[in-house]
Amino acid sequence: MAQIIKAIRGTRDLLPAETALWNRVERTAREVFARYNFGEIRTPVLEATELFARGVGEETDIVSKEMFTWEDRARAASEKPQSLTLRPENTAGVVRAYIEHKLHDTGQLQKLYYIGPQFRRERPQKGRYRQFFQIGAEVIGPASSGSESPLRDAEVLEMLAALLDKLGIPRASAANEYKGWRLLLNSVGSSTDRPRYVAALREALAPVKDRMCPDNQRRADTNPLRVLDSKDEADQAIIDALPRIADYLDDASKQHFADVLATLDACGVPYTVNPRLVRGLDYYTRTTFEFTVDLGLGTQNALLGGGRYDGLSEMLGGPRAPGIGFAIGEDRLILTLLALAEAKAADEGEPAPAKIDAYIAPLSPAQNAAALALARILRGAGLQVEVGDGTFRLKKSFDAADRVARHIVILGEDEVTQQQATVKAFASGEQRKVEFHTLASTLRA
RNA sequence: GCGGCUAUAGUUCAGGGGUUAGAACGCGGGUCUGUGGCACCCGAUGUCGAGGGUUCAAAUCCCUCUAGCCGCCCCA
Repeated sequence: MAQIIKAIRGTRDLLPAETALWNRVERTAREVFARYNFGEIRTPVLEATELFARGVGEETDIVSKEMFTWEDRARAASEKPQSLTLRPENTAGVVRAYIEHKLHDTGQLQKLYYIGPQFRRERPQKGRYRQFFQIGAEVIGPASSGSESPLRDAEVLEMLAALLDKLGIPRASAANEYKGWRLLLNSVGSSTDRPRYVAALREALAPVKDRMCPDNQRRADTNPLRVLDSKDEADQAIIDALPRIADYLDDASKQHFADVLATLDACGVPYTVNPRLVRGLDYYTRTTFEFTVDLGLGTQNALLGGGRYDGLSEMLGGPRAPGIGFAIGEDRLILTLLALAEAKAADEGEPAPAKIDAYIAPLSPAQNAAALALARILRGAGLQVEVGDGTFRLKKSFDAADRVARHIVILGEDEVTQQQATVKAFASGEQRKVEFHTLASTLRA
């Protein structure tokens, strides 16, 4: 026998039992985003490698070692091959599209959302896949459209809180032993604040880094900001004594952050300011945030992340266009919802699976044609209908029907000639004959 | 990319050198010819993740690979 072919490492198939939940999550996200006046954007899965090198940052882990990149052959001898990359995130692509389609010329604020697969070549783990799905949104536009306003930051965060609430994920609180979602917020400063802070951090780390763990020694050189969210217990005392970003923000950034917090307070969105929160992508400025959840994710507890990127458009050759956005790890969101459902099932028992309206059981192959014709009419009326096969014994049809449907519609020789179906409702056990032309309304009940 | 654990039926798992690999649930059939769910009786489950090695003999021991999970790294 030939060797079977399997899904490649870090990718997976989602079967109908799972896609039902994925569709519910996506439908809910679309509904919530629409209320906030976001429109959907779909950008290519494939982009020029250059986009991510410039947008996300050459030195980041994502770009330096986690991208699926290859040389696409040149079409002509005179042409150079082009380096292509499977997108590792979607913000760079959205901003590229914003520039390419001159959306800035509308002068309007653009509110865009996307849902789609992203690709990173990491070692797979629970909640971490090589093809994973993100639900994200971006608010971007010329400064004159209000894109820089702290109101936008707060609106995006409030929208996320609304989405998680609507999906039924509880807020972390004393009442539920802090199981639930939690918003962590920080400001990493403007494009001038940050370099000043990083310089100060390097200076403070220089005399103490030898006493830190090897990982932190490496970070101290390559990416000092990452030292801040180190989990190494022994290094915490040193980290606590390091300079804080808040002390390096200029007045405008300080005021901006204070306004974001005040607006969140006014909207009743709970948050925790975490001065150590840093993000792994270079384009972030000012407000950065992360929603964590301690349900079903294990060590990958970041459910979503995002922040402001006031300089990204210019880095990609576009006009000045401040923006803010986020990306939800859809796979992680699903894991969280599954963990919640499991906890609920343990408390209240398994919920009954959703059933379709009817299962049509022809008694012999002679009724097969009539069965499918009847199904066509019922389906046309909007009912969910499955059709059995006349080779089944009635007993088997009952078994098959009870699994998927609320009613069994029995179709024998008599039923076809009389144009009446025998209908039995599984819940009540009640059985009667129903004229074909009133069948749809009977089954709907 | 680093370290650890794991891989047996559709599923959850037993079996840890000795004929033909097991249980439960699930699945197919029958008792029961147009009335299921219960009960009883049959039955099929399978390259024991893949490849190689040790051995008279390997699901079992060893090596390599692959995949999953846990921790790190990183991030969503």
